[in-house]
Amino acid sequence: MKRNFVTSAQVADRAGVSRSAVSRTFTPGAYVSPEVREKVLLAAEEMGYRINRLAKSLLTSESSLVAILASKLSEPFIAAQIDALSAMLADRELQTLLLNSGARRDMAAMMNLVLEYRVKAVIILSGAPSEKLVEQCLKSRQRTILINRVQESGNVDIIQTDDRAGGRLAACHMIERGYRNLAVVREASDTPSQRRRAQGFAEAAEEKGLTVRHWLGGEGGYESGRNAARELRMRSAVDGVFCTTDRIALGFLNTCRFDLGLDVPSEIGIVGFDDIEEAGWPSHALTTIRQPVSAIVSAVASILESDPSEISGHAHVVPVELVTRQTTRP
Amino acid sequence: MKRNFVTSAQVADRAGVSRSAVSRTFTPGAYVSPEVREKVLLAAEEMGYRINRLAKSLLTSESSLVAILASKLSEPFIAAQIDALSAMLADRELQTLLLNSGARRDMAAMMNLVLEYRVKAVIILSGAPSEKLVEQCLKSRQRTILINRVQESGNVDIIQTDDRAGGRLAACHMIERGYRNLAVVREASDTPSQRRRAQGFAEAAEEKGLTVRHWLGGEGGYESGRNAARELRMRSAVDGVFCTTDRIALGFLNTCRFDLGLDVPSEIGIVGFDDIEEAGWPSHALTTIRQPVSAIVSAVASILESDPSEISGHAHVVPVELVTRQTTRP
DNA sequence: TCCTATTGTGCACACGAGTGCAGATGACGC
DNA sequence: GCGTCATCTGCACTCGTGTGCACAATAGGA
Repeated sequence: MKRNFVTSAQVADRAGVSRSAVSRTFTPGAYVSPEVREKVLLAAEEMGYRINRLAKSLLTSESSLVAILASKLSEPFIAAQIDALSAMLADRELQTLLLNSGARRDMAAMMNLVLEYRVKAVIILSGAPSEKLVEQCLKSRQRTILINRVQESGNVDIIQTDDRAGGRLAACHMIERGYRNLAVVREASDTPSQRRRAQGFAEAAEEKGLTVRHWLGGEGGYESGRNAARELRMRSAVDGVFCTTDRIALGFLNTCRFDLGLDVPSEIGIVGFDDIEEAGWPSHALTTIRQPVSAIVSAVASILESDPSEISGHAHVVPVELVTRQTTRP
Repeated sequence: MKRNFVTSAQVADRAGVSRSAVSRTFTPGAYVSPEVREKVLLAAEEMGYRINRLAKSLLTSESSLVAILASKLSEPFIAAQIDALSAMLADRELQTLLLNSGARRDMAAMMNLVLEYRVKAVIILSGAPSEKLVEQCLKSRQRTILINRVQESGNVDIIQTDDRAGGRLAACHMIERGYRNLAVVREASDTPSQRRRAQGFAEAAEEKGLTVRHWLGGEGGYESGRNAARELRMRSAVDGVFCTTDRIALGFLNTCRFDLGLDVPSEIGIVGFDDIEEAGWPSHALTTIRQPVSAIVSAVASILESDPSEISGHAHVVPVELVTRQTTRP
């Protein structure tokens, strides 16, 4: 497996100069005479020379790698975040080390890897890691950015959408549109942010004197929504449902419409959370709480640009917004 | 930005042994006496020592990084591939370097990066790179795996779904179900694999004496589908449409149903390609050509495991399959 | 007791690059 | 012609790790 890459020494030989000259040619700011530079560039071109970034960052102890840790990469909202984040990183000349923590893979091992690669920072997307791992990061003075995850033990940068406000918005909207038998549905893989959304919803509803039924279960967003729809409708006369994720909501919506033959929004109203692309399609036209990816990404960017020594530890809050479509009564 | 990580020398000091002993403790296969191993592990634990993978792979010149190069990361079929690929890599103790080549980013610069990181292999997902770049890879003896991209200049590993067969399948199916005024729709960012699908479709239709209208344009899959639906229907009496991508097909479908008020499948039939999750939802129930991600991934796996010296250069063909749902007449 | 076999450890070098410092080279002025 | 300065280049050290080789230590046998 040992491929022979071209080294700066080989280029130096060919160009008839010293290795230092080669190094300086490729180091912005360092000085070389135009003639030497010319010779070096020519030789490098001919031999297909490329700097070895491993060696470079070993020496300068500066890595341009940023790790993104996530599970369920193919869920639209996660995929959208990864897309936007990696684009933002690329614009800043940083590279993305993607760690898929899905399924049975060992999270501890993944984190070890992050540390072994001496990455500049780790971005942990919602739903992924255990508390112990985050502590491990901190212990190794690894810069850590959490998205939509609470973490009590300080010194981590946290970006959080305003989940409670989102839940409250959903509740107010449904009540205003005349729904009275409310329920909230979330996945079995119960993340803190889903819990906060549910709390916000229940809170606001109870302030108006309504009680809220809770449903929890299923495997994966869409399937959870399907199961919830079947079971909730069987047992009760729920007429307004808040799903803590658009994918749950879409599962719920489709099952209501196509399996149970219910009319949405007249017989039952549905509100989701995230505003993924599919929610806006006319085949769904889901009323939902928008969580802007761009705001999350720019928060990450500003953290990366801030001074790493002053670890803020205070949370950036991303605002949410109600998007009214056609799964709630006009 | 210079963080001080713990080095093996520091651990050795603390444990009162030589640096070699530390190295051997963490190298499987190397021998150390149990007592020394114990001491080293203890010291390492206390100090939070982690191997520096950069230094290690510099020395052994073996990288455990595999780069994935793709654009439009958030499109479901791309996201699904990235998810599955990164999971497969993780199972093999390899890491994923994700390069987002979307938008205006400079592909040449991206490829340079790949080469600078001395990755074990590059996986290029459909639609991404120009021919020159691939040649550049080859010149640097970089192992390159192309997915759904043709490349004449040999020595690359190619994985290709059987696009033509897929197109033919779609055509036969539509003709069998009684559609006669056929059209094929593809995106403006016209990838080779989309072109092959269209060719297969047109071929099969013409063999049965039918002519096929071609439509090409739009920006992004879903939007292309929407535009196509509006324009095609305006100008002609097309009644059977093959979209070279599920996302195009879904845009087409939704526009037919909700904007033009057409009944699918009785007035117009639609067939897609890929079989993304959303295609199977009852809100769409799209008839489509399935392209199994699992087959693609295991082909990549087998290439990675094969001997790198015998660069096969011969293409792996991934079979396709018709999935009949409700956007074509029964 | 002495020799040999065995076992474990440490020294030193290598990987590929950046950079401080000294020294070479050339130009220029007196 | 000689001294001074500016300009460039090369030597040698450094980063953190793996590993061949030589050597120390210990045990075992004659």
